[in-house]
Amino acid sequence: MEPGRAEGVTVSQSSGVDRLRAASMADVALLAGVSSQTVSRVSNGGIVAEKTRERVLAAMAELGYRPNSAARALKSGRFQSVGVLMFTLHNTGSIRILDTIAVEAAAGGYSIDLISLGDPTTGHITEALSRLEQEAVDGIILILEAHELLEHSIAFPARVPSVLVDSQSYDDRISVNADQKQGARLAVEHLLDLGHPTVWHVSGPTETSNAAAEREQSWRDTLRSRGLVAPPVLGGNWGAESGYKAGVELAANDEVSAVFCANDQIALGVLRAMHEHGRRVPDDVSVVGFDDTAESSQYWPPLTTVRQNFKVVGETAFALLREAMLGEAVEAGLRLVDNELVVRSSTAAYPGARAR
Amino acid sequence: MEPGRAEGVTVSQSSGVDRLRAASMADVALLAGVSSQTVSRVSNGGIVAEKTRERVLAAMAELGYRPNSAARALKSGRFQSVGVLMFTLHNTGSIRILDTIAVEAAAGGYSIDLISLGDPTTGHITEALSRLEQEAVDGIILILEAHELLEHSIAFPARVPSVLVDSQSYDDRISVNADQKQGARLAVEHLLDLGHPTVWHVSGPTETSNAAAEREQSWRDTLRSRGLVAPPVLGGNWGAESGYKAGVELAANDEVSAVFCANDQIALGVLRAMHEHGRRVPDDVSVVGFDDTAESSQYWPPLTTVRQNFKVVGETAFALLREAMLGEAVEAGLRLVDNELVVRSSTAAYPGARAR
DNA sequence: CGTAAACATGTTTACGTAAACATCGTTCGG
DNA sequence: CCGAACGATGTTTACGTAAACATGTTTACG
Repeated sequence: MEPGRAEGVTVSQSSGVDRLRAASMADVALLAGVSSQTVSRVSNGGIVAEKTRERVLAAMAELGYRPNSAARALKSGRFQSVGVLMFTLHNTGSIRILDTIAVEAAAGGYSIDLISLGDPTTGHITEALSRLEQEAVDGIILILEAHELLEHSIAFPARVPSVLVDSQSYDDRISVNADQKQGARLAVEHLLDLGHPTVWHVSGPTETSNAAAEREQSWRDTLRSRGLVAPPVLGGNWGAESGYKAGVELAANDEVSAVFCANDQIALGVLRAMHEHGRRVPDDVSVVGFDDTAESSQYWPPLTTVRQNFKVVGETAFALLREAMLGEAVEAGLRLVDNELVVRSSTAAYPGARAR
Repeated sequence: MEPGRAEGVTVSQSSGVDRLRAASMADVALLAGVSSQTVSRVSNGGIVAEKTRERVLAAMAELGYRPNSAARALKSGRFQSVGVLMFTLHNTGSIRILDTIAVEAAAGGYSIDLISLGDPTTGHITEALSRLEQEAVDGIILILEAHELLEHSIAFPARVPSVLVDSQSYDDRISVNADQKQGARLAVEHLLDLGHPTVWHVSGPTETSNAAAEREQSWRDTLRSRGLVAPPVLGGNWGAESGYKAGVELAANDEVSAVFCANDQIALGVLRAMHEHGRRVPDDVSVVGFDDTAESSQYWPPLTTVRQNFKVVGETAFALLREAMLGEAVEAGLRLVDNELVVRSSTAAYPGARAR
């Protein structure tokens, strides 16, 4: 090992063996002929004479100096890092929110500490939060999307601000989400406006998901506001297969002319069931989804769906967290982001008695 | 603010204002009546008398003590953290690999530092790597899935081991990926074995993606090995829409009876085009995808596809990185993981002259 | 021309942890 | 029954950084 090479500093140890160590401020200071504090000033944009700065920068470059973030964090008490706690990464929406947060965080000089829980029990969440607190984060975003179960039983870290992305409003917590009810209303009203006598619903996992529960509730409310009684609900989880199963039942029922699905995957399954049973979409049956995944425009037929604005949700969540991390008082409560209806080819006017 | 409450230590500052600070070892030591080193020993499972240990644990609980990871990292030089560098989070495969890595990392006591790049230019990658090096990671996994362009021009951190997840073998780097060629061969042979005279291909972005290029190459090679010449390639990117565009051309060509698509999204677009043009799948045209996304079993018709074993890829990548982080010598080179053909309803025997 | 402000840099110290070393009492084998 | 080995704990120190304070050197203005 050659001494003085570009990428490090050779250190003599008691064993007599030389070891490669990352260059520290002291090393840079020595090479540049200044004090380590001056190196620190250069590193942090303090007041330094131009000539000195150049000399220090040259020394940094030569040694491949990188500030030690652990030391910096220890000294300053800030980690420039945001913890993101998610359930699985199987959920389209969660991932798109994560993506946005990752971009925002990078732009703001924060890194992302990601934790995904396979099994979202309350205990695991609390454990993960405690892990995050112990790990080096200045703030936490919990993407609870679709998991109730916990409510006020989570032990939130006391010293680290956190923001929830969830449809439920914990009145003492800062949270953000897409407005599930508004989105569902958009879908149901679209179908009713097309003349359909009623709208059937294939739900998500309403037991464990606030989003699923709210979409169902809003479907019910919207029907009622038009003087209609909601037909029986079908469904179970977010998967396309559960949509297919529900779709088989719906396809067998001649009365069904309009279906609102809790998400696009479910809609995909419903579409398949309709095709299998020879019911034409949208001629015989109209189908609406929720999410606007990347693929739904290429379903057969292209799916009318409710586009969630995940970008805005993610940006809002990060912006709120940043404020809180900077010590500003952020008001608790749920911020709702509006959705948009995207009309494609899976919906059409009610065919009336003609079709039967 | 009450002094001595469970969650912290009140500190008098020169300003006269009391501020809440996280409890340190010194605080715990004071309360337990031991030295801070004894607290350290309890924290790290050192030799401590049972009675003392209990006293210290009680003090820890009372103060809500959490070890300061920055200090620990500074002292030990290890961060218990793995950096994961990805391009977008829009790619099914990348996300599933990330998910596996997140689980493995958590199990091994590592946290994940996630960086996703919108724009995957070489410069950005190098910049991100440098950022990761400066941030607190013991090792790095690069999920380059589908991005060539960089090759040997990336400046890999010298002091931090890294593992690539990529189809290309950088002979001086540790890397892992699904065997694209084996997977494509599986697909093409399946179609040929069904009696189709040849197989058409809708490719991914072969310019920027090794995976896409390898799938195309293998398709070509497999045809040649049966004495066939590859028909013209169509395609462009990974999206369903590009599949649709290619599908429109294929649907108009009566000679097309079998199509191998570079991924499931493309296959979805091709299916839609076939439906629109009244070509029945699989009766008239057989279609095969690649990936086995969660939805492809519910496409219409359910898609025959090549299942990539992302779980094994992710596990292998993390296992290799762990070895390297522990200082073991890990051999450079590409590890390939086999894929599996999943036969569903989008493929059938060649209809022969009958169909035309 | 003198003195205060502004500038440029150096010195000391503390952040919280854990390795290395030091100390003291106890047990055990010959 | 004495010394060695061991067990339990305390003391010192260093990791790399940056705030706070100290020092010296210029500039500016009455």
